[in-house]
Amino acid sequence: MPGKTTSEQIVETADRLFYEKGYEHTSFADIAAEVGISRGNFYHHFKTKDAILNAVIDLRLINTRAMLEQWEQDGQTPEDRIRCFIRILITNQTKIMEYGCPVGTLVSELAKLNHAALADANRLFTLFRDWLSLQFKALGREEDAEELAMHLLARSQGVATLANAFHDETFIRAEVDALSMWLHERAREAA
Amino acid sequence: MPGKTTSEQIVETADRLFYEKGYEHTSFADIAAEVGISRGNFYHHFKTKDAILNAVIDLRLINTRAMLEQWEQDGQTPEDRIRCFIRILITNQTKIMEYGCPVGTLVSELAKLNHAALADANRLFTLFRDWLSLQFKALGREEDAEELAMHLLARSQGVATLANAFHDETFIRAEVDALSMWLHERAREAA
DNA sequence: GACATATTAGGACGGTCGCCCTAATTTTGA
DNA sequence: TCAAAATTAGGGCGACCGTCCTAATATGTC
Repeated sequence: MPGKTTSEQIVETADRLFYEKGYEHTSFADIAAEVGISRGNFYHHFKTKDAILNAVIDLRLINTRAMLEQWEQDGQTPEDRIRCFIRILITNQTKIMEYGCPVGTLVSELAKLNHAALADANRLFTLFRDWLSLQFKALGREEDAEELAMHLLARSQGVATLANAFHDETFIRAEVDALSMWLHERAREAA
Repeated sequence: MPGKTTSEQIVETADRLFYEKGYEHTSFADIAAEVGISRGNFYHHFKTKDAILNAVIDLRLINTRAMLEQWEQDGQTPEDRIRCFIRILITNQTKIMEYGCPVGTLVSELAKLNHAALADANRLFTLFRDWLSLQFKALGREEDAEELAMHLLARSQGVATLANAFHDETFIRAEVDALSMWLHERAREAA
């Protein structure tokens, strides 16, 4: 990774490995090996594994906020913007089928580990929820915006989980289409 | 646990701990301590950790089959029976909010670990899917029974994941109600 | 050029892991 | 009744874990 500091490389590699192998199953040695540094050097940048996890969560929050802002520019209508969210399931299809949803699987794992960073990881979920809620409000669903946001979030999570379990591309397409129709219907009701 | 063999106690304790703490995060020592036996004794019953996992998966398959059969007796119509499935989200509310769905979280973890038992664990999903598919067929939805089954499975997974993340009881109720209405609509269309 | 700081490598620490062995005890059954 | 089998306890093995230390090198900074 050219033009990146060692710390950045560590966090980005940890981000990927935590997603692909899980937090607990990823060791200092794994990350150090992939970055190409010694474990001693590693310790200089991050004192504990928890510190890396926090950095990874912060990075994901930053990247997610950037993505949401991008969608606000891409999508002209709130409906378009929400559709951007739905389409992640297609965009990230391959990775989702292999590793599930990065947010959902991390939160699940941290919940089982009783890990202190669980609350931080959950901010990824609330970030999506609040953004979706905002879009639904802009769509004219002031009353039930948050419920709609939670519903959409849940549907996406479910699709990701089953896509991971069944490796079924057709299923993803069908559910994405159903979600698009559901969204359009909610928009139509509001108008 | 009176009237249970040591092997049974081990498998049942492992079943619970794998659910609550995750497979990897549960050690031989954890299980042995909860059962109240030594690690040496443990080894006599199960040579490897994989063997325990296989036994746990087998137990879950057996328990699930028993539950499905029970539902076939409880529910008089296919719609009633599918509603039994939906209602697990209410029945197991507390545990789901704390640990997520036992099937979904196990499959997710094994997928990340690249564990050989992943295919076996997935049989839990296919068991539910096939049973639901059968019920939808009995409901008169021969054409799209499997899609409906997958859809319902996904919705349940999503609800479980978000219930675990947000600890929101109201959300579960709302989604269960929505699922019930969705089911009723599918039944109505068939009739 | 000299000195402080930042970065790096490599190894060692205590602890826990899954796994395995042996020996004692209990249970079984011919 | 008594030997075989099943069950149990307890300890130990090598490997890996997160963590930490020291020493060497690189990078400024005056």
